[in-house]
Amino acid sequence: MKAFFGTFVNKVDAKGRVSVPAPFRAVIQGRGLTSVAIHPSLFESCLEGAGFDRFENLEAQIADSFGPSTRDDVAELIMAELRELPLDGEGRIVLPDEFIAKANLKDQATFIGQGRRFQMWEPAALATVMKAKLQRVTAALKPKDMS
Amino acid sequence: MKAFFGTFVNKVDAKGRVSVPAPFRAVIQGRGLTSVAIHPSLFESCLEGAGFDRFENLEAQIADSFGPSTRDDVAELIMAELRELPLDGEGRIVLPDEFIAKANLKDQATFIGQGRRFQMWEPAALATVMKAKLQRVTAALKPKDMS
DNA sequence: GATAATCCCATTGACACCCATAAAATCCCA
DNA sequence: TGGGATTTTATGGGTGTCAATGGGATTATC
Repeated sequence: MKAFFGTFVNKVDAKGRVSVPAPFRAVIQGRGLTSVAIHPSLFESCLEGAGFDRFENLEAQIADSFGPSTRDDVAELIMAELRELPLDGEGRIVLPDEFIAKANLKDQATFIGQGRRFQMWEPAALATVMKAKLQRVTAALKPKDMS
Repeated sequence: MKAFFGTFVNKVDAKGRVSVPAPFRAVIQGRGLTSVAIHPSLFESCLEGAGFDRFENLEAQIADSFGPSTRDDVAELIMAELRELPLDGEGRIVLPDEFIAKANLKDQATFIGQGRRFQMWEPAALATVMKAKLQRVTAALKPKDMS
C-alpha cells in the first residue's frame, strides 16, 4: 500500500481552504476514497489525517456500554473531534475554524507524511519541534561531547 | 455501518428545539429512521442518543462490569427515561423540559459523536470533562504512540 | 376554548461546486 | 537534446444550494 511521505507547504486561503498535496491525494484516491479524515492531535499543536479507513476501528475501541467504567478515553477524544473533509474538484479541503485555531494555522500549512498518516503544522511551529527532535537524536549519538 | 463522530454546537431555541447536526441525521436516515432515541446519562450531566435500534436488547448491552443483578436495574432506569423524538421537516428535535434540566442546557447544546451513540452537553460543562479526560490520558499513556 | 405540540415558510450565512489563472512539471517530436 | 506544447498543480474568486435558525400558522389534546 502506498504511504504518505514528503513535506509540502501549501497556502490556507481566506475561506480556510488548503490544497492537499498531490502525492497525498494519490494515496487517498488510490484507495477509492474522496475525502480525508482529520482530527487535532491530542498531544501536539497540529492536525493528523489519513483516509477514513484508518479510523474505522475507533468505533470498536469505544465500549458500547452505558456505564463509564470500560471506556477508552483516547478513542473517545479522537472520535469527538474527528471530521471527514471532502476533497473538492481541485483537491482542496476546508478546515473548520476550530482546527485552524488548535493548530495555530495562519496563512500556510506544512504537510508532513508519516507513513500511514500525515500531519499539518504551522510552518514555524514544525521547524521548532523538528529542531528539538534533531537535537535529541544528536545528543543520543554523541553522549559525551556536543562541540 | 456509519458512525457518529465530530463535534457540533447548535442553538436551543425558546421552544426547546435544537437542530440535529446534518452528519448525524445522515447516519440516522441512512438506517431508514425518522427519529432519534434519547435519554439522560445515568452518570454524567448530559443526554445520550442514537437510533432507536440501539435500545432494543438493552440488557445485553449493559457493561459486564455491573454484574447480572444490577444490569437489569440499569436497563430499567434507562428505559424509564428513554424518549423517541421525531425529527421535524428541518431536522430538529424538541427536547423535553426534564431533559434540558438534567443536562443543564441553556441556549446552546454541543453534540459529540461517540461511534454508536452521541451525547449532548452544555458547552462549558463538556469543556470541563474533556479537559479532565485529556489530562488522564496524557498522564497515563503519553509515552506510548497511537499507531 | 385554552394550551401545547407539530407543521410550514422566510431569512441568512456557510459551504459545495463551478470556472479562471498562473506556474510548474511533463510530454513530444523534430 | 532542445524547446515548444500540453497537462497537472496550486490558488483565487463567484454562485447556487443547503443547513441552521426564527417566527408564525395549523392541528392536536384535554
